[in-house]
Amino acid sequence: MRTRWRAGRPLRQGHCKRQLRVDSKIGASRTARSDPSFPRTHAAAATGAARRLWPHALHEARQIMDKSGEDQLVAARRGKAENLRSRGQNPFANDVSVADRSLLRELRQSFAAALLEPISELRYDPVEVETLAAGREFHIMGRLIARRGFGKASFLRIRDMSDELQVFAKADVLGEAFAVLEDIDIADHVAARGQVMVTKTGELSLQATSLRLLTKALRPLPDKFHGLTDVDVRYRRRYVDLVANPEVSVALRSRSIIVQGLRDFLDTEGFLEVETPTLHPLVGGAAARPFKTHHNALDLELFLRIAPELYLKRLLVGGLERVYEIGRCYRNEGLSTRHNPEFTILEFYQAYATYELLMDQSERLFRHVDAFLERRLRALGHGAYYDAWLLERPFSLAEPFARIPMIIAVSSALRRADLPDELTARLEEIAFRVGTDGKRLPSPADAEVEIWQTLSERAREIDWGNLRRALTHCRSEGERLFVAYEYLAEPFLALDYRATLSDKSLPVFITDYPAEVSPLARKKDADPTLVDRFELFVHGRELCNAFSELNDPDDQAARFRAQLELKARGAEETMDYDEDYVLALEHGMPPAAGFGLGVDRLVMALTAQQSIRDVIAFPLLRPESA
RNA sequence: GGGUCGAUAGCUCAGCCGGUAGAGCAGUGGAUUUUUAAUCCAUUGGUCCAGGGUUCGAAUCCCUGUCGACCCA
Repeated sequence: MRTRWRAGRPLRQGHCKRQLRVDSKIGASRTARSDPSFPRTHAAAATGAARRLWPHALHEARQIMDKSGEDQLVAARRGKAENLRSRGQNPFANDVSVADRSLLRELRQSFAAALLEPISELRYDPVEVETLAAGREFHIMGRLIARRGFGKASFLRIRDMSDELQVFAKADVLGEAFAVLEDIDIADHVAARGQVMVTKTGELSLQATSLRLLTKALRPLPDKFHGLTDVDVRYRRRYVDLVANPEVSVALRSRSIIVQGLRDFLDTEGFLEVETPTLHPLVGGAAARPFKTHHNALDLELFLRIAPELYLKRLLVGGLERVYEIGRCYRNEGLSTRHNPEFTILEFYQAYATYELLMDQSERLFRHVDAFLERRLRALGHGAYYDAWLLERPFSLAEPFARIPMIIAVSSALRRADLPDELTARLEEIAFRVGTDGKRLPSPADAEVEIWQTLSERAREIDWGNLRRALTHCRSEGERLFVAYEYLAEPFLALDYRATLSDKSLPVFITDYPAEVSPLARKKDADPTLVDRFELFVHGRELCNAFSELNDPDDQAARFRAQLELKARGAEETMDYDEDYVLALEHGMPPAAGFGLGVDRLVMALTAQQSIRDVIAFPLLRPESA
């Protein structure tokens, strides 16, 4: 048939065929536009004539021309919806009562006693099920996700929020109602009543005594076996992704559970959940570029918050000794598998605590949330997902986390790379020399760095070029230490700190950050060039940032001034001077420690998802061009 | 921002040296009252991402753009 078209049959034949199809059930299926034997000029001429003579013929011509493959599928479903209407049934009904509805998981659980080994195969003992089912009618609702027609019988797979179940529809049981199957498609929402039975192959099924379409889906679902794999379409049409890829909904459900787990932990520890502004008149609380917005009535430039920190600490001043907030923050940065411009942060602040205490607390928090997740997923019947994720996780929470001061992390990383210890003392020399024209100049360190690069496999993997470039911009010892840590130690944390009980990496607290890169943290009593701070890295990824809070208003004012100097020198990710915050500190903030956690990244880690987009329902995407 | 790869039917994918488009699933018609990605027969469905160029001829080669993935920054 196709080859005949391709061979360029005479137009007349094509027209006849087309004419016939207009009256067929689906309507015109071959389009002028897609028909190679139907030149555009003919279509245009036909349309032009129709416009002048018969407006309704124009409409028809448009209909024929507009039927692409997708339109055909939609048209077929619309046709079925019309069939239902003509029989007095609403294809978008809402007169549904859930009073006697059974969630599929509950239904399945009430027959759990009839499960045969191995349980994973979900085969049931028919005699047991018959006993358990005696006289009980069930009412279920959900989306039809698969069907296998079998003449005067049909196997329907129904999914609701909790589980899936097979519905066995037989003509001799349903009687006339069996005919509704003709107008029901995969993807429709349906309700079914009937008794629970077991099919020949041992599958628990609802033998339908009534079957009703609740909502007609006008568009089909993706391939039943391959699902939807196009990453772009998955994120853009998340509603389809969620139906086609069940693990997506488990990941999003896990996100909700993890957030609940965080709240559960903090509530138990006596924290008060608060909400602070997301519209900020100043940029503060973190080093990041903000989104700008504008308030009309006040004619005020505002920033979407990059962190809630400074507001939460004002509450400490006000006497709320333990507060936390879980909320959205916005940072004007690029997109990657680890970054979404809006993300969820947990911050908590605790009076009369130190960052050391927070390390213990962090470990407890992680284990609490993980156990919470496991418990809730198992209760929901998703234990297999948890087990798979646990295996996939490259890290282990089972052992005490490593605690390494930054300077030690750097020197031990040097040792592991067979690099000389003196390297840390010579960071300033290693930095690129730059001439007045901004171009790189040769430096006596070049030859030496070249030798260092060859000292070991590990030394080769270090990004020397960017290390040296970053060092060039450093203005202090502290910044240099931080850069050295970022390039020499941080990329290798997962490699260097390993669990002893398993072949996994160990989470690492890196402690004692340089004061210059920590404008809100308290200086160490023993060494004022460092601060009482840690970041927690789980398999090399930064998940937490915490410190003993700086509550000396004069020191804080000095740190803000330093930020202004940085900004004046061209730095983009700096904080504004927050006068009111200093004023708050002047009223006395109790000694305290504060903690921040990237919730999205925590969800990624616990659910073994590779991309932050997999744990965000609607990640930011570049708009599709028209 | 740079590099590599990708975009073909509603979905998943083939398409070689340039000769004008294919499969499976879904859909439609038919057979089938215990299927498990059911099976069997028939069949519909295409702006080959967009625009430009080379060519007698482009899904295919070249350029530009759009969107995405991965790696680097």
